[in-house]
Amino acid sequence: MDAALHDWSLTPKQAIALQSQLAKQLEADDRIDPVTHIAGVDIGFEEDGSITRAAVVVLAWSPEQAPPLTVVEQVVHREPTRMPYIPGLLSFREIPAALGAFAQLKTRPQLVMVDGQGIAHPRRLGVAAHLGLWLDLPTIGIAKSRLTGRHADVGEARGDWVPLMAGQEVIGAVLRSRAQVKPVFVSPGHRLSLATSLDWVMRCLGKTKLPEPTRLADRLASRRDQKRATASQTHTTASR
DNA sequence: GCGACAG
DNA sequence: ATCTTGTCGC
Repeated sequence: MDAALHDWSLTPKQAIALQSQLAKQLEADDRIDPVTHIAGVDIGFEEDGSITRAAVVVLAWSPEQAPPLTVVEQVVHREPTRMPYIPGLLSFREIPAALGAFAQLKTRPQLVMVDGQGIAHPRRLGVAAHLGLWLDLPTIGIAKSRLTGRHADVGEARGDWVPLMAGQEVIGAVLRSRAQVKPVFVSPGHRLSLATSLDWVMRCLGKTKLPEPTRLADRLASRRDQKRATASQTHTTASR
């Protein structure tokens, strides 16, 4: 077995305790600067998972310009994978690489959208929330599936949503971001309310199910699209 | 004790 | 997450 995959800096027990502590530091109210740039973050893997690849895309935002938004910067950062995937502890696996990518950014966004949960997490510290604390920036989690919480059925029209509940607590929303397509799970991370989080996700929605920031980060982080980009660059170069 | 379980 | 061809639809 690969020793590197077991080189944990924290035991699961320690990580869980830390999550409960960090969750107390989250701000649930809106505290966001005027938005000119929005970042999208996603993580992918190479070499059977031994390499973690973090992708960050920064888009220009203005109230006038509806999607598609303009890409102003993008970074891909690679480093050895430190932890296996354990449901509930995703942030410890993904955040180190994400921070590596952010360190290379020239632009500091006012808002960050992350592929994964915000507070819709057993201890209210999904990867989007955790990253928000590290960056001290407003973050939103947009997940493609559910980690925790219960919810009613969502309407079929774009924009329909129902609350995601943990007992009596609202921890996010199940949003029909595109008609007839499986809904996404939106939850605030740090420094944002659910209502504001939903507003921003709706505003960044293009023609697809995912908002532009995470859709583009997703593309950059995925192995297949890396090949696609490389191939088209080769074509461009060859045709000149 | 038995399932469920982001990426 | 990732391994993967074709195929249905705008």
